[in-house]
Amino acid sequence: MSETSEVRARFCPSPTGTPHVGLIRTALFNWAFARHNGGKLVFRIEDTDAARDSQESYDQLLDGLRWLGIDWDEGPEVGGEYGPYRQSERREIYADVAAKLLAAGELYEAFSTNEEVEARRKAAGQDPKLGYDNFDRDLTDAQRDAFRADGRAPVLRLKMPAEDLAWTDLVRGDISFPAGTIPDPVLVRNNGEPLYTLTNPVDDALMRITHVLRGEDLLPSTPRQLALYAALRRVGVAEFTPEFGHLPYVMGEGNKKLSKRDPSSNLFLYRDRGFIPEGLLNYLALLGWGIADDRDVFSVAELVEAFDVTTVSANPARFDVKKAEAINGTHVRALDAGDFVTRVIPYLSAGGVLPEQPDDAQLAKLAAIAPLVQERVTVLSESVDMLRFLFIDEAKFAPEEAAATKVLNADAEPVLRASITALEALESWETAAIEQALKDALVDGLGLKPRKAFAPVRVAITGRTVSPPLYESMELLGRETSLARLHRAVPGH
RNA sequence: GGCGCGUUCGUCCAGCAGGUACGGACACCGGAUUCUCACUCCGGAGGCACGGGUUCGAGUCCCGUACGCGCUGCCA
Repeated sequence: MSETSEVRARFCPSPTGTPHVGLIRTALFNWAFARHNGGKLVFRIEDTDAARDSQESYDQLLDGLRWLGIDWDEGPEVGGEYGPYRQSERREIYADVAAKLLAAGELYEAFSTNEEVEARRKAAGQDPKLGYDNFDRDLTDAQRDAFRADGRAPVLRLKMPAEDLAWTDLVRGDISFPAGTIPDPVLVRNNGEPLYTLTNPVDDALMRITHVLRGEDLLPSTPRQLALYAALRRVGVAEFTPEFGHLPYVMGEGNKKLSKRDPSSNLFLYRDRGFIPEGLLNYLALLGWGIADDRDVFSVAELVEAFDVTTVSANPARFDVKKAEAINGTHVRALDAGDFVTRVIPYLSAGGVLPEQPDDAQLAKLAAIAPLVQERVTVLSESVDMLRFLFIDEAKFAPEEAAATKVLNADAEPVLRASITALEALESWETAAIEQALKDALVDGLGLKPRKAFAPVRVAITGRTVSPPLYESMELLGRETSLARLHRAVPGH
């Protein structure tokens, strides 16, 4: 590419299955690369495999990207001058390009079946795993006619050059494949359908893509793409060959590439658990890249500012949920209080704690306690169990069984009775007054250690052994409800 | 089998042009704070896959081995 042309990166998934985190990491790096360089991100859908592609998957792709704020300059729903951006709508283009390449002698018709290739390999004493033997390159017209007369339809293969294919990978440096190690690839099926081997480079060329950043599984396909690009340039379809960068895998537990089937790879699992885009994006960026040697929490804006694909690591990264949660928690705590409330409401609704449209009283309570919850969760959905006690119908309230068994035993009775006595005498139902009254009654009065003293009260009030701070919780719950719960918790009642 | 990529604490990222004790983060362990949990703070344990070579000196360069992964499709 020339020095003056703008950067054009692309993200081109196949709509097969639910978007997974490795795919999103690739999208993120392409996006950050484009944004950092003031270029464009092209979003293209590679739906040439009708058997596996689905509209549902397509919708999920857009949904996931939009949720995360990864936007595109050209692609589905936004258009662009090089559209259409769904390969299923570009059939004529591929047919046209294939015809050009065939006419120019870059492609040739091949009739060999796999069985025939294998037989020839064996007959020559070669390993059949070597693949196609380029046999049909030299077919005569008469031979081709004979195959056709026999009812055979040819695939179209690309003539690979007899030279080493090398490039400087943006992530891995110089890479070279020896001449003759890559058989002529099929670009068009014998039913006329174009394959990925054709459509991907053709679209990249037509869409003027300057930088191809993709998963390392595609690295071995780069030589044949380089060869196709050279052919495309010779027939005037491509003006330049893009640069390539192969991103490391995102691995799951063990040593396996995170696959679409692995439930822990599902992007929406993280959304449902209450990862926020800031946190998930930050963590994903850490998979193969770092912003500085002593820092790993950063904003999307900082990512864009600093991103450099040549500093991406070449080795596979394992997805560590614990670290992802830690990073997410940091971003959750950094939210301003109102923003946190807005974001947590859908989770509380889904968890049955609040209606989808909370009323003013509920909103006020939530706003009051939200800061105390915000600093205690790593993912938003944790708020559900933490806040249930505050919004639940009183008739349905009951301490969790395990907590009750453990804490609301005979020893708890004097504690609860003393608490009730002290609290009933309170004039002002406020955090400070509640704290003072309980401390006087339990710590000074009964001589209990604080952590011992407050456990029964906590379980009686919140139903759990772990909760937001107790006095604040009681103030928000209200005097009447709080006292009622304490009464009910007294053993024998 | 062939080709390719990779290999620094359990995990992720630093350590980019070789030079005193390999740094940070998450996780883990211990402690401080504390009404629980969390946050915060302090401390700890833990690593250059192996073998050669180059060099006064190698995690850093070269070669080999091992291991892992990928590709080797009329999937993408």
